[in-house]
Amino acid sequence: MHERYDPAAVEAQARAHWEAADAFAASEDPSRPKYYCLCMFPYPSGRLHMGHVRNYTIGDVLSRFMRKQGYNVLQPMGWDAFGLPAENAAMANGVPPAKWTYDNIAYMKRQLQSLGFALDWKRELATCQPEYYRWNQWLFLRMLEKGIAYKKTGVVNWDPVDQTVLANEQVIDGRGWRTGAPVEKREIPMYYLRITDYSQDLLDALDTLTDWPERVRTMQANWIGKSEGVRVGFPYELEDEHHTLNVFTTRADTLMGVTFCAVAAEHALATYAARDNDKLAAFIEECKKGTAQEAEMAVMEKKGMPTGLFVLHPLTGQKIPVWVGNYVLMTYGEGAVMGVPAHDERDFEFAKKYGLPIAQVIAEDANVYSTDQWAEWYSTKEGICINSGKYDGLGYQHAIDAIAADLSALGLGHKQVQWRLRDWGISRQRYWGCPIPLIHCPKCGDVPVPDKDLPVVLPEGLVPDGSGNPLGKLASFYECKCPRCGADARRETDTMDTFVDSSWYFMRFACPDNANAMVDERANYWMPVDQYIGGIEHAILHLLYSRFWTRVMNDLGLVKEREPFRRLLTQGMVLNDIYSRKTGEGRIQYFNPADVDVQFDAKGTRLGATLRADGKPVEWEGMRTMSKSKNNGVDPQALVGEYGADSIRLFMMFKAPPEDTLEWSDDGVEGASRFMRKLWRVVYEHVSAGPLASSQPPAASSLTSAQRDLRRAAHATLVKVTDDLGRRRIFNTAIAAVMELMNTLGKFEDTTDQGRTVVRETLELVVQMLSPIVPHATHVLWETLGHTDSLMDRAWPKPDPEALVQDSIQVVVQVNGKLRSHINVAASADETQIRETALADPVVQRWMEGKPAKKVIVVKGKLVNVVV
RNA sequence: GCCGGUAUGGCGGAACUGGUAGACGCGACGGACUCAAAAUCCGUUACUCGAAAGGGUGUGUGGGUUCGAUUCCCUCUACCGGCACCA
Repeated sequence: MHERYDPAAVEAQARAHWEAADAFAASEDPSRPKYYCLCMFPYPSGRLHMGHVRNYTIGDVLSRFMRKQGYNVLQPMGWDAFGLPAENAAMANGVPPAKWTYDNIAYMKRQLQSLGFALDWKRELATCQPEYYRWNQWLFLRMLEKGIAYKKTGVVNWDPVDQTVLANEQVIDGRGWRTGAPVEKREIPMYYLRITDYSQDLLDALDTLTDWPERVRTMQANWIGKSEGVRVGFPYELEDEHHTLNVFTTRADTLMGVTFCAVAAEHALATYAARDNDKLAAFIEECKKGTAQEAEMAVMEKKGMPTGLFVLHPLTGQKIPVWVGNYVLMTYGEGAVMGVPAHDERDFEFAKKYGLPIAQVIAEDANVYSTDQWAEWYSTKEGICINSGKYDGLGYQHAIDAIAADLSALGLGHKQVQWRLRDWGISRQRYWGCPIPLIHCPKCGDVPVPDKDLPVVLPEGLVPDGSGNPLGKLASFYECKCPRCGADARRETDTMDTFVDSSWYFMRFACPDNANAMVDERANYWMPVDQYIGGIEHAILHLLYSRFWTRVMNDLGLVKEREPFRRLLTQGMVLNDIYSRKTGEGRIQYFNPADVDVQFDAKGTRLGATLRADGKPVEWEGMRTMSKSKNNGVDPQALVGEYGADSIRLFMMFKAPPEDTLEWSDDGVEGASRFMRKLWRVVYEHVSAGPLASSQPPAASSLTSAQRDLRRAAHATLVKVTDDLGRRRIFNTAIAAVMELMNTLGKFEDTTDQGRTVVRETLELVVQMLSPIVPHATHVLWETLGHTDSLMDRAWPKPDPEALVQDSIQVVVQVNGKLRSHINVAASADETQIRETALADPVVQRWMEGKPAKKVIVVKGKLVNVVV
C-alpha cells in the first residue's frame, strides 16, 4: 500500500478486478430476489454533463447497496439516440446524424466506464439501431390493427421560408430560429395513439404507485385532468336545419348567467360565419397564425369578434350571440365555451372589453356584487343561485343536478366527464427518427408495411439542411410498391416522436439480443423496474407515455406487468455560478466559473469576482442549470482526471439530498478529495503500525469506557447509514454520519492492542459503509485491511446490539417551552423518575421561581417540558 | 396564466413521526509544523447584550393551531420545474 492516496492507480486496480471477474453481468436467477435499478438513459449529446453523473451515481449507489443486501441486481445502460440535436449538429458541421451519434456514444461510454458504474454493458442498446426500432414499428402496426393508432390532422409550427415544420424550441418569440420569419400554424395529417382510452386506468393506478413522489402523482393526475361537468347544447337554425352548439362546463349552476358563447377559430361555426365576412375571416386567420403552445396561449391578450350568429339559451330560449375567441382551444371539449362573465374571471375580462352584458346569478352571504371590478368570491362554489328562476336558492351541486336533469329532459345536455389529456400525436416531419411503417397507395390508401418487411430501415448517410425532411427528397426511400396491389406507391416519410423510443426501452434491456420478438420471458423476470431514477422534468410526459405503452403491451399479452416503475426517485438539477460582463456593443459575454476568482471579506461574505486572465471584475448573476449558453458547465472528465471518480461521486452524493437542486462548487470537490486522502491515511497508519496480537474481538466487559464509546459510535453510525441508504434513500446524511465517526476516531488515542482492535473494527465498518459510494478506494482499502474476498460481494454488515447499549441518557428540560437545563437519567428510567429528576434540578427550580408546575410533559428519552 | 415544488448562518445543507435549530462540509479568521510554501493538524465561527456567569432574538412575509412549530393550517412574496414537436 502506498502512503499517498493515488486515485488514478487505485481506480485502475479496482476496475481491473471487476473487469476480470465480469462483476456487473446480470443473469436471471429465480432463486434470489431480483432488483432492477434503472437510470433514465442519456441522449448522446457528445459528453456527459454533471446531471448525468449525478443521476448515475445515485443509481450506482443504490445498485451496489442492494447487491450487498443479497439481491440479484440488474443495472443496464443504453442510448436515447434519435432526436433533434443530431440534425442540428449535422447542419452545423455537415456530418450525418448517424456518424455524430455513434461517435458520441463511443466517447460517452468511455466516460461512464471511467466513473466506475456497475453497469451490465452486455445489454447496451441504442434506439437508433434497426434491431431496436423495428419493434417500435411492429407495435405501431399492432396498435393500428387494434384501432389504438389512427390518423387525423394536427397543428404544427410552420416556417414559411424554410418550408419546414419547427419544434417548439425552434420557435423564438413567434419566429423561426434560423430564418426569423413569423411562424404559422398549419394543419397536416398525423398519426395519433389513443392514450385517452386509458385515461381512467392511468388515473386510478396512480393510487397504487405509493413509492412515487407525491408531487409526480399529483402532476400526472392534473395532467390527465378528469373533470365532471355538464354538456350543454345551445340550439340554432342554419339554412333551415336544426343544430346545437355543444359546450362543456363544470359550472352548469351558472347556466342562467350565460350572455355569450365563444368558439375556437377552427370551429365549423366560425368558418361558416366568415364566408361573407372579410373582417371575421381576417381575424380567424390571425388566430390561426398565433402560437400553438399552451403557455403562450395562457398569457396572451384575450381577443374576440362577433360572428353575427346567435344560438338559443337551452332553458330560456333567449338569443345568445356567438363570438370567435382566440383563447378557445379546439383541442379541449368541442371547441366552444359558454360565457358567464359574472362568475368566470376570463369571461369577465372579455365582457368588459367588448361591452357584453354581465348577469349575476350566484350570491354569497353579505358580499355585494359589482360589475366594476372582479373579486375572488365571484367564482365561488359556496354560494346560492339567484336570478335563475326555478333554480333560485339552490347550492352548487343541487343546481347542477337540477339543471342537468332539465337539460336531459329537453334532449339538450347531460352530465359528462371531460378529460384534459389528449391523444398522443407521434408523427414528426424529421429525418433522425424511427420511420413510421406505412405506405400510401393511390388506390388502397394507407397500407401497413407487412411484418416480414420490417424494419423499415432509416438510411443513415443523409445530412439535413434545415429545409424539410431529407427523406422526402430521397426517391430511393419513398418510392415503393403497394404491398396490397403492387401499384407504385409512396412510403411515409414522417418519423416517430422520440418519446416512443423511450416508452419501452426498459423492457428491452431484459432481452436486447432477441431478434425474433420484442420482449420475451426474461422481461417478466426483471420487470417491473424496482427503482427508476431520473430528472423531475420527466415527471409527466415520459413517465405517462411509458405507463401507457406498457399497458398496451400488457393488453397484447406481451408482458405481465401493467405498471413499469415500482419506485421512482426524481433527482434535482445541477447548477453552477454564472459570471458575465457587458461588452462595448451592449452584448453579454459569459465566463466559465473555473476562470474566475471570488473575493470574500473577513466574515466570508462574497464581495465580488474577477476574471483571472485580466484581474478585472465580472458580474455574478446567480446560479442556474449548467448550459453552453451561460458558459457555466463543468467537464466531468477533467475532474475525474484531477481528483479521481471516487471524489466526484462522494461530492455529488454529499452536497445535497438527491431530490434537491445541487449547486456545483470546486471547493466542495476539494473537500471530498480531502476526506478521501484522510481516510486513506488513517487506514495506512493503522496498518503500518503492525498486525494485531489477536484477531478475536475483546470481551465487552474488558473494554475501557473510551473503547466502549467508540464501538457504540461505530455501530450507531452503521444503524443510521443503513437506514439512510435503505429506507430514506438520502445519502448526504449518511456520508455526514461517517465523517462524524471519522472525527470521533481521530480523537481516540488508545494505542494498546485492545484499543487498536476497536479501531480496526471501526475502520472496517467505515470502509464497508462507504463502499457503494466510493467503490474503487474502498475495494483497495478492504484488501489493505487484510481481506481476500471482494468487497463488492460481501454482505452488508450488521450492527452489534451489545455495542449499542447505553447506561444513561441525556434529557433536555424546558420551562415554559424554553430550553433551560440538561439532566442525566438511567436508560431504564420510567416517566415518573424522569419527571422527578427534572423537577429536582436546581436550574429548573430557579426558572420555576417557586411557582407550582401546572403541567409536565415528558417525552421519553428526549425531553421534559415544565409549564408553570 | 395553469399545475407542481422550494425558501434555515457568509455558503451548501442537518434536524426522519410536532420535542435541544444550525450535525456534516465549504468559506473565513487565529494558531502549530516549515527557511518558505504546499499538504496536514488544532481552535473559533447565527445575530445580539455582557468582563464573565448568563440572558435576549432567530428557520422568506404576516397570521393561526399547540405545553411546544423549521415541521401542521391559512395569507402574501421571491425563485425553480412542466405545459403536449428539447430530451
